[in-house]
Amino acid sequence: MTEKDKLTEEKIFEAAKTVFSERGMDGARMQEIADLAGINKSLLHYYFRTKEKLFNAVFDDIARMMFMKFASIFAQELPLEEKIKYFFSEHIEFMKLNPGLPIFILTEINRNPARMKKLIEKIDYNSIWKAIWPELNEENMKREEPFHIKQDEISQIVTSAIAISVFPFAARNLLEPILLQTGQTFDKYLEERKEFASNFIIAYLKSHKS
Amino acid sequence: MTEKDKLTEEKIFEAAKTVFSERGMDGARMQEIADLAGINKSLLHYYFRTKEKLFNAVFDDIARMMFMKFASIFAQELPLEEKIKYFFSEHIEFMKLNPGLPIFILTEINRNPARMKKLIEKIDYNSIWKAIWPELNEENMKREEPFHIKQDEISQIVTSAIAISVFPFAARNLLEPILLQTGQTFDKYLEERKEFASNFIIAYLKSHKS
DNA sequence: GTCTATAGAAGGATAGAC
DNA sequence: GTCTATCCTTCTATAGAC
Repeated sequence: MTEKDKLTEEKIFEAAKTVFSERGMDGARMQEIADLAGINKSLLHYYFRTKEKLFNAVFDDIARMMFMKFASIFAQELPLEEKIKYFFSEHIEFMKLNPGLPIFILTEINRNPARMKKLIEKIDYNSIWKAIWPELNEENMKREEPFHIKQDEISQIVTSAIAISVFPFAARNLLEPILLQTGQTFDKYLEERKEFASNFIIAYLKSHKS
Repeated sequence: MTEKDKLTEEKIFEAAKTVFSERGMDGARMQEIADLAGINKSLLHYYFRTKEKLFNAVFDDIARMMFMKFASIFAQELPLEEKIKYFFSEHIEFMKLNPGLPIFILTEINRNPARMKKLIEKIDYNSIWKAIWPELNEENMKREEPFHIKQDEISQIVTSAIAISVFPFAARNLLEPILLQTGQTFDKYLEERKEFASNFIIAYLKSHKS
């Protein structure tokens, strides 16, 4: 009973995640979610009341998953260069498993900025920021040739790293046909990107050595 | 008469660009477009027949504007390092004037990949590719310390440059509140980004000198 | 070419039986 | 908890007067 409830609710939720992330809030249809879940449309309302409430539940879950992925990567205790390699390898692999995720998050944040405020307040972004900064500040000073990074640059570097990692997935349908015309595949491009992106960031950090 | 027609059609088209790029195909309402254009809703159908045809006209126009911007930047005859600086300065400035453009393009390409195929075929992407490659190949060899870039890396570098430039706008509503909490403004971040991004790319190219 | 009025379809939501 | 039937609103699209 409670077992069965949980099962139905779960099926609805999974179906909703699929449909919403493919079509977005506006493009999604309750009927399609019901069909995919293999249940009646009115059950959606029984469990989640309205389309918007269902969407919010889905959005929060997906956003939390994404932020947790970032947090778990940054939390790894590794030397900076290792961590950078680990970041791109893990993050690109993660998005290969969830390729629709970046554009979904970006689109919906854009359509409804208010949605973000709740989330930003909940997330301990400071722990992410600090997970990077101390390493540049402390570990760094023990190096033979320490990196010289101004604090303002941290946000530039971090957003660039995320951009490099996320953009290919957000722009996949633009990028893939162009790559094909030059004889490359998207998969090969992604594999090469793990190493390229790491070298890219590290090259910049090293260019700051005094 | 023809003058007046042109005016009405133009007003509709401008209004449609605004509404579609804010709300996307699915979220846009014909009524809102009509209101913004200051005309009757049925006139939309008189001039453009269906919502989809109107949307396609808008999408093609916006996409063409974007590609032309890229093309005009790459077409500049400048030494590579100057061109890189010029690219980020011009492109970021362009997007400051059209901040909703990146997420609009990315979202709609994602929702309807087929839309892209027509466009890709029309665009002479080869001229863009070649506008970069020869410079690394020819101009480059005259340098005292030429860059050593494999051809496969070109796509990695170019997509990274675009990612670095575009991502802040696509993720603005996520980025801005976080920046504010660390005492930075989005505008200041963007201004700094022009120089940062250039240095970033150049540092990588220089790291390849033998 | 522009408007009013309305058709026609789709989609979210609810009532009520089981 | 799950289904059928249906309400009601919204939206695209068209008919027809001016």
